[in-house]
Amino acid sequence: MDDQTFARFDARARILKALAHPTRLFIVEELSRHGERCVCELTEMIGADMSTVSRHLGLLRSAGIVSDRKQGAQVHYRLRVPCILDFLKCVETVLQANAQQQEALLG
Amino acid sequence: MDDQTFARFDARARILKALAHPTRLFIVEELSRHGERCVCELTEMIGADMSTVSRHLGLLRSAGIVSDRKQGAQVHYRLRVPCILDFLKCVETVLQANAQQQEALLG
DNA sequence: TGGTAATTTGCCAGTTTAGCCAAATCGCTG
DNA sequence: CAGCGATTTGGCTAAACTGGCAAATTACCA
Repeated sequence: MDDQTFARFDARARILKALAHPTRLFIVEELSRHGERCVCELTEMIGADMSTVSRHLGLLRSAGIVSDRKQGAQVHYRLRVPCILDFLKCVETVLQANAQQQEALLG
Repeated sequence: MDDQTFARFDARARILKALAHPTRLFIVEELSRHGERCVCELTEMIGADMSTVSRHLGLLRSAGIVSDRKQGAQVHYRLRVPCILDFLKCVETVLQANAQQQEALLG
């Protein structure tokens, strides 16, 4: 694999890596449902330290998945790319396929 | 976030984590194009140690993304879930959005 | 049965990630 | 400007991920 090809796949991998965490997936789903949330709301829902949630949000932002809007002392985040959801439907499909295989194996 | 909710998102995160690596994305794309490949072919294309490629394939398999078929001493892998590709189209969309924003910032 | 090619697994060292606390910022308001 | 709430960042430790080498396994063939 030459450098250019690697760069192509590495860029994609970085996006996926940004999504590959339960807390960040929760954030993505919540933003897709509610449209916009501030850090404090998400922190409340997630139940982790606010600094941790802020870091997750920063990671999603630097991957280009969410954008932020400051409103006074608060920062509101929203999804930047709507197709993320189709995206997650496919993950769902994989999960279902896995479950079916499990059933088949168990008999 | 209660335990059950966490489990839901964690299962999805595990799928995404399995895809979140340049070599594994390369494998997924190659399998989507060619249908089936053995470890030695993929190793040749990727240019890493065969043990490394084998590990990546094992990871994709245990996530339910690929399945394998033994044929003599060779093991052939194939995609198990076709929608993975739509999936990656969305990643592409994110990348394009990022690129456009970059241009806007520079311009 | 011995030899060879294809694949997987054990092991190790280097790198990255996650999460918490504490400290620093930022934006208001008195 | 001091104080307060919201958010981010620095620092640290524990855990997870990577990749290569060597050893073990597996399938086939002479």
